Amino acid sequence: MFCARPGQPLLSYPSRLHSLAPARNAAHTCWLAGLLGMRIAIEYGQIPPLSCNECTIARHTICRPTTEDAPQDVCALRRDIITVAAGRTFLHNGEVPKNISILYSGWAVGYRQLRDGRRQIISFFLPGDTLVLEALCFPEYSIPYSVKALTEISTCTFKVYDIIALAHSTVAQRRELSRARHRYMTYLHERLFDLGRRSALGRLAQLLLEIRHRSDERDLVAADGSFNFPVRQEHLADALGLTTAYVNRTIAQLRRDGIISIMQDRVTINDEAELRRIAEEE
Amino acid sequence: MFCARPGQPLLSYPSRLHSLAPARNAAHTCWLAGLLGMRIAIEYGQIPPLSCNECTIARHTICRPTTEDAPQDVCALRRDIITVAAGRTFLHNGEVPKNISILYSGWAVGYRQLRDGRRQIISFFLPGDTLVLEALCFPEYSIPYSVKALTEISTCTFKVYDIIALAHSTVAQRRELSRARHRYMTYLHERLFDLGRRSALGRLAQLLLEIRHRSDERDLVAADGSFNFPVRQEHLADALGLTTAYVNRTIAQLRRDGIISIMQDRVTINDEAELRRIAEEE
DNA sequence: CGCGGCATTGACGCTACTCAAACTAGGTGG
DNA sequence: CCACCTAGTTTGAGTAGCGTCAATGCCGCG
Repeated sequence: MFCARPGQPLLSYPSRLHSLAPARNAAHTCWLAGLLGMRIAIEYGQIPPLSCNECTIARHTICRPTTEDAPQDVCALRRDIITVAAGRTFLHNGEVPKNISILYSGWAVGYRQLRDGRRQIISFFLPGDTLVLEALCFPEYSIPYSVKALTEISTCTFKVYDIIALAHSTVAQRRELSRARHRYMTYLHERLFDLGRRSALGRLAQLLLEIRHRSDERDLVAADGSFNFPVRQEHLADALGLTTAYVNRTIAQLRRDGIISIMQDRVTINDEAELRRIAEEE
Repeated sequence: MFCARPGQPLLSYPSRLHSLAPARNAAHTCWLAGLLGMRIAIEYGQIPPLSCNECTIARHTICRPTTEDAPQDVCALRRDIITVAAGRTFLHNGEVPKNISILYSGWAVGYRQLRDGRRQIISFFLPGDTLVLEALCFPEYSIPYSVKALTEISTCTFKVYDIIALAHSTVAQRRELSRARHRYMTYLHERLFDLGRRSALGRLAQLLLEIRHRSDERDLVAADGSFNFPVRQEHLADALGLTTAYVNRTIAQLRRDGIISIMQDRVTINDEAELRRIAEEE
């Protein structure tokens, strides 16, 4: 489905970027960020640089060791740069993907959905994340969730077996892969606990702390402590096992108590200690 | 913690079985089963045979390919046979285990727990399961949950790196490992959906169907369709994210409608179609 | 100006929790 | 054989947390 060109590796930009839908507004980024003069590492719609050398997110990806030692080896394997319009589901539960992408800009979500409409979001994907780690670990099996672009996204795309080879090419790479796998595994166990044993407030606090932590790792937290959060309350509900109405009330509570502020796709944690307490105790 | 003998592989039974606590009643098995003359493949407290050749559960373990082609290779690696008394937690969240066990008889659970007592059961372990698959996949990391024996259990125990080597020794073994890992991954995703988006009734139905399926695979379902289920309502509650009182009422409902019967650690699914409908729709 | 996508709010109801008491079956000791 | 104990199940009454449904508001956009 990623219309990857079967020919040579991508050594120069394709004449026309592969795109799953025309971007209505390629510069759609956080106006507030611009207004406040904040430095946002990577804006939506921004496409990755030609060389992995210049990629600011490279060291937060599964390819980190190679991009440090021999970035050209990663570039040589890249088959495509793909942009996907916000809202589009571009990987479907049950498919066996032939390509694996590394998210460069924008956010995505992994989710499972039933015919009757019930939906559970498994995970949010931020720049640097691998889509889909499962495909890298189990290339012969179909993926266990669908993936939808939350904002416009752009990705570097590889053939599954190319990136598997890369991920196993050196000791450092194997360790990196193991780290990513283990991290995701731990994440799943924690989510399980959240959904089973925490209240709405606790789950929300847990999620916000996790997202801020992951943003922080990737230098995506602005100097004022705020971070990009292009997530509708509907998505929060589907991630936390709640309804939008109740998510709204829960957010309202955290906001009323001055613990967080949310405006225009940006979140700031004002009282981290208290948020952590809530995440632990509720 | 598994007091494995560092010396030679276990070619004969140790003079005294390593035991984490004396079994009060080594023959504690389902009296009802005996009464009804049912064949139970493996009873609690039964210890594995000396040779993997004669092991009835071997072909449902991670070692299947090797036990088919060269069972002596598995035996040669076994360092210990261990029994653990019911109720004992013998692997602790955060430890880096040096040994990996394959459950031969009895049931165990993997769980996470908070200081305040909240507990979430991640998974039930049946005969043939690996304790702990995470340790096999990520030997350098600590395990993400604790493991407690639900009944008296007995296990075949290996050194982590021995069984890792075994699990990667042949193409068939690598495939088997991949299958087990993928299966567990899929399981986690499904549990996540259950806890986030299904009602108490739906979750319970889902769990019962899953357990029966796994029991069936291992020939643990009796001729009359019943299967062993040594799980207290408290464990069900911790697995399903509910309270014991509500689990009780939910069971009562399924029972009242004639969909399942539970007596003395045995469950029978009387109306599978209806149970599946509930599992799907609720 | 009207429209579409979200966020917010209110009224109301159900699902599941809390706490506590009663009950059951086995196991134990006299 | 009975009295008692323990672990687990069952039940009731009251309640809180979260869901449902529907209306309203807000804002950017065409």
